[in-house]
Amino acid sequence: MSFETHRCLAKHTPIYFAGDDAGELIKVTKGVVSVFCIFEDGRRQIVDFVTEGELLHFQFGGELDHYAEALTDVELVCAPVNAALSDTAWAEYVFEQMRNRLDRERRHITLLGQKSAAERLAEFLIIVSERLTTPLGDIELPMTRQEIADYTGLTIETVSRMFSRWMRERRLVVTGKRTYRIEGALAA
Amino acid sequence: MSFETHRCLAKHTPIYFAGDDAGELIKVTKGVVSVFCIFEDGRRQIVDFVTEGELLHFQFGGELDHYAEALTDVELVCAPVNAALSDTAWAEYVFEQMRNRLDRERRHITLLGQKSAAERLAEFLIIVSERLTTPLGDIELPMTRQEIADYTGLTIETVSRMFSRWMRERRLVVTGKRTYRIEGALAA
DNA sequence: GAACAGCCTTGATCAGCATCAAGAATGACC
DNA sequence: GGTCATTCTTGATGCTGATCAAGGCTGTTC
Repeated sequence: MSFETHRCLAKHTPIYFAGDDAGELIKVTKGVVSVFCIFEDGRRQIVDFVTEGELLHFQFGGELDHYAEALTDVELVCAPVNAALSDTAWAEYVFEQMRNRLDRERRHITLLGQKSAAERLAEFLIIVSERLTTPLGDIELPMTRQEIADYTGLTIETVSRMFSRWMRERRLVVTGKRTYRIEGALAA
Repeated sequence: MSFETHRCLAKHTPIYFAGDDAGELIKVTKGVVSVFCIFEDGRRQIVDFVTEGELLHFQFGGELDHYAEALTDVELVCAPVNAALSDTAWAEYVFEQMRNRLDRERRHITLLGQKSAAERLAEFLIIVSERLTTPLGDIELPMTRQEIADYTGLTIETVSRMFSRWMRERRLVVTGKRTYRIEGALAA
């Protein structure tokens, strides 16, 4: 599309801040981005890990009210809101992405509202495994323990303890630098 | 619109179940509806309280994956998905409603992920007060303590205790059968 | 390969909320 | 107005996960 622009960013680079102009839609074509909110007191809630083919936000004007940051090296395609929504293919894509995000957010809500630490992390791994797998079928976790904690509403220590336990019990196996495989039921 | 149908339901009536056909969009024109998920073990997570002018769900085909139930007497307008999305006014309305829901769900995620019981309930009251106020400006709470608990991820006892405390401290005042007024800062 | 920074792990203790339990208030129905 | 079911409140106790603290691992830089 003529109105699209491309950007490449190195890992850990901020993509936008709350308060930035929401004039363009941003699609991730490579890598993983974390989308999050920050409170006055420094607490952070990661709302989504956005992967290839997905849009970062759905604000079509005004100011952005949250943050996005590259977790890995990323490639992005940006499109001005008006041009994108006037283009049939883009508009349909945006629509579909909104539906997907609604579903993921709902799932995230149930994860946070009703589940124990073990259940949250098991569900987190399942959610990630549906979107971030190696060709061999292993789960990729490009995020740090802190980021997992900020997604699941737990602390870094609890995340670490749970992973350690599952690895000790051979329910979760490390298969590479940042890849894992689930070998048994995690829920317990 | 010719393709719209109207329904009136008494309070506590189920509107749809998970597994039902997602063939029509449903708009609330009067009353309040709770939208929720249920787990195998009976735990329930209320995802949203849907009020006048809002859509219940955004599934445009297949089977619904959650539940909806009238909290109060309600009036609904239903429209077949295809007819609605072909109609410009409806399509724009659906789009706008999806954006609103995305924002509310994100807010709900931060409420559940990062906050203490007091903070959750304070935030819950603020969210509700933005959409359910009497002409006098009081907050309407048509939902039970259990429903508030299932929305905030707390137990009914914790909700009750927090409300009692705020009422004892005159931060929250009962102004009617199901109406309240916030008199001071709740967060503490 | 030594030094350093960032990330992760593990243990000990603590606090907030859940759970368990009992009774009070509210409202519906005859 | 009395009875019953439902909802709400309040207290006592316990558990899960947070907090505090210390040390280990990994990777980078010179």
